[in-house]
Amino acid sequence: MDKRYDFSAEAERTLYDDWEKRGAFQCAGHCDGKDSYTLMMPPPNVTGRLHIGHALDNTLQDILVRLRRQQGYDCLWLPGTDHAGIATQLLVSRHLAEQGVALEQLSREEFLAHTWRWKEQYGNIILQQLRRLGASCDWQRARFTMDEGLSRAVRRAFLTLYDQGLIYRDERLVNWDPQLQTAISDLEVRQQEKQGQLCLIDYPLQNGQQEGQQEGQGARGRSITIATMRPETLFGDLAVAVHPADERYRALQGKRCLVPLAEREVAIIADERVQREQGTGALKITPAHDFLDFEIGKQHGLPLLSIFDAQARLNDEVPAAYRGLSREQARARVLADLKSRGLLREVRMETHSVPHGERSGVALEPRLTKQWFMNTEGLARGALEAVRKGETTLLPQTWINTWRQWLENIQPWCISRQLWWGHRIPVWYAPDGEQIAARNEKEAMQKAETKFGKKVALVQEEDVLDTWFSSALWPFSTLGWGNEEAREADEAPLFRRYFPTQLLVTGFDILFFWVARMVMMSLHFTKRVPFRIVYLHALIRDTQGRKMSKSLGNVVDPIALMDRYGCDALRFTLASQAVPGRDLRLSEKRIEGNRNFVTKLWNAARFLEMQHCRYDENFRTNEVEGAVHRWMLTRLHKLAAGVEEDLKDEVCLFHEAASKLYHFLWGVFCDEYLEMIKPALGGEGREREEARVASAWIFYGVVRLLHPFVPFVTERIFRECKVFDSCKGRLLMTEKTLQANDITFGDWNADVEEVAWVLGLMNKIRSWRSELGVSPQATVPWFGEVGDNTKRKLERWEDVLRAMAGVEWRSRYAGRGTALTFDGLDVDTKLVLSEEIDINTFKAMIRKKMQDWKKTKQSSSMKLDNVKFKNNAPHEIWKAEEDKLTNAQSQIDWLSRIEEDIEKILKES
RNA sequence: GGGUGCGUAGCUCAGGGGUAGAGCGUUGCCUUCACACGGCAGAAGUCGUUGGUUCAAUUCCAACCGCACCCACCA
Repeated sequence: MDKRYDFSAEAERTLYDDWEKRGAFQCAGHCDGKDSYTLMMPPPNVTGRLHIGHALDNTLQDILVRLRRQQGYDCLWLPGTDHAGIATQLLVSRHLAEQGVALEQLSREEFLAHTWRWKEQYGNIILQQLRRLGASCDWQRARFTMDEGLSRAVRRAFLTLYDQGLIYRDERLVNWDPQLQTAISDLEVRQQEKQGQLCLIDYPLQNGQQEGQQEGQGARGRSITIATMRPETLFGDLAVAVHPADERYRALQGKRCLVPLAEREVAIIADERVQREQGTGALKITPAHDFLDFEIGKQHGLPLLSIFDAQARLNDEVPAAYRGLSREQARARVLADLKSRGLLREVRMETHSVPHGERSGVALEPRLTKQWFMNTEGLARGALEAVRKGETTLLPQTWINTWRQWLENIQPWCISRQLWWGHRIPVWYAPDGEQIAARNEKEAMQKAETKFGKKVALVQEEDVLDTWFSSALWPFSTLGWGNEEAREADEAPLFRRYFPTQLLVTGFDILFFWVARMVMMSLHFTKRVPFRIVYLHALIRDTQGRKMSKSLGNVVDPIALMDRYGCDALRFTLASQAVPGRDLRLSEKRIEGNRNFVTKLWNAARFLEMQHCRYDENFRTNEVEGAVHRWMLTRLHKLAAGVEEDLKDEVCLFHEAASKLYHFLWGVFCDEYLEMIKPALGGEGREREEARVASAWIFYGVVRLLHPFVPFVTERIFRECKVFDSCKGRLLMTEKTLQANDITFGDWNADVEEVAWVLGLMNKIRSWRSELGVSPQATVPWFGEVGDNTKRKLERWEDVLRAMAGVEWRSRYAGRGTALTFDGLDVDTKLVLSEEIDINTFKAMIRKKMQDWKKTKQSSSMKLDNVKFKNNAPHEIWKAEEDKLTNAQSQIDWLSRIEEDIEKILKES
């Protein structure tokens, strides 16, 4: 083995290629006697580059899927990419613009051809990056949401929902992105806090009415004052509304006022949705440009008047002077004109939240357009029920509230987008506007012919579907559902074998966008939940706890981190930080620490190799004789059981498993076990043989348990370390994992306790040596009167104690030096310390310890004297407290004996 | 307005009704033949505040103070 572990990209790549070449990632594809286990990778955008969130997501999935394979499941981890309508179209447009091609010059077909070419060329970068991360997905099954098969599934789903009346076309207000010039769904809206001008504007009353002079704020003299943050929309005003019970405006209800600049006379209507305390209590109603106004207008039979074009510029419905102005320009002009007419009562700055497009970042405009909607109410009920009944479990379970809240208040989903890149809506229009939904043009023609009794010209809908529509089908569309036009979907062999999936791992930020919709669609089309468990991991923040964003420039590049520390270090860090329900801050220091952990593992392997430890599959744990090995096997048993439990689908405590493994390998295996067997390894005979073979067997177990977390270094060790020579040609990743019941026991309690005793004794001695400043090189003689039992134990551990604590047991001692009573545990002995020790420092130290123990003794006896404690506390607790007191007393006694020794020494000198 | 989570060592964070834990940092000692990306030993915490439940609260409950986040609304 190399002295230093090489975690370079090239070295890791060699291992990865070998796994892939040997088909270790592939599922069987059919029933092979094993249980199946399916994970669907949340498909990253084709435009994507691996960011740290992907790294977390896929590391966790990879850990699980590697472990399940080692546990003997036939695993399918299906990767793929999402066509990402808006993102991709934007990117390709920009790409084309750089080459001097304007979007307007291209036909739809030409643009799509460009985009497909772009996708072939650049769309797979993220998949390469996932390989770097060690993701062991089945690349042969990789899918893209616009693959032919998936597109068929999309059409099938659409047509079914259309026939069921759940998808329909409607003219309503939608969130319109004036830059992208498409509708977007409610979920793609981001509220942004902005400073804005709240404008109080007088709308003059008509017909010389004089009422409403009561309150100064509201109606004053010959006008009614409305408040608005959007004065430029007044051209679309078709009413003014007040609350029916509002005393200030009671007399004005049913009267009319004039919308200034627009010079339109409108009614003052009463509606309970008007809030009296907001603004002036009088609300201008612009039905085509505000969601609340739309509702109020509908109820009062007001017409709809759109005053903006697709780019949110004022259109021909407004007076000529304002036409073509942007929202911002119009606002300034309107305010100036109102002011000059004396109708602008007041302008004050206020913060309010303004809806912005998630992608474009520009302020959105509610806009009246014809769009396609999906009624999700009934489907949402199913999704609610599935989670309530536990068919699907959300982890951490706290998400159930959020889940319920959203699904109970679900709104129709706007599924059409005015884009080119995506699944074109499979609906054709006849000349009279009649809709014909069909799988393809040919079928549409036939349907039309049947319907109209003759051939008619058809035009396909221009819009495409929201990207999330196809993502919502991902768990089953990827498995062949809907692919075979003529036959039942359930006959698709992959679907039958691998659906439903076991687990979905994703970030909580797409709980509604994606997870909820997958559950809804899956229940609707397959009558089954798409996954049993949804593990929602947290967000990764920077070291200051801020969200990572391009604008802040605090985005961490996982590839760079892997270059610096190796993939395993990054993976282990992510896993050990993955605490459910809590955001994690990524610190490079921690990655560095885990790089060290990887190195430690490598060095442990080197050590075993040098000591001629060799794995032998004929080794039987229950035949082991050495106490250290028995103790170690007991610990290993506990570790295997613990890790298995932590990584159950319904548990998913990655951080717990990682921490157990970390401390086992470093703190127990290296620091305690290897140190303790060093004397045996350096010796000879049966003991040495057992140490060689037992340690190798144990190490093999540890390496397998670690593999899902740190696949590269473990595979490399398995392949290169001579310890595993007997496994030549095999892959660690396909070895069966170590399970707790692989370790069979004898009655080892006495040995286990004895090793714990030795370790405790050693720690005590080391601690005293260090505090007293005894040179680490000095071997301290140690002698005394002990019982036979203790004597046997001390003799048995003589070598270990010498090596690890630097003490040498003598049954008699007559040499020089200061002899001190040492009975930290149950060993009543004298420890000979060198003369250089400063006796006064020592004395002070003893006094301090004495005080601490006295304090403990006091608090313990107080507790024990409490009758209520005795009556109510469980017996074990009571007993433990009593032991604590006894121990404190014996420590005190011991320290007093040392004090006596010290006094004697001081007297002698 | 509705909801969720978080205040634990200098920093980043685990934990959880009965001796307070880790990593990093820090102090002392050790370049001993796996590893200085190391070893050994140590220092360091009123577990946000105040009440309540309990024999026992850092842990459970309530209120409060701070800090995030999600949904809705915003004239």
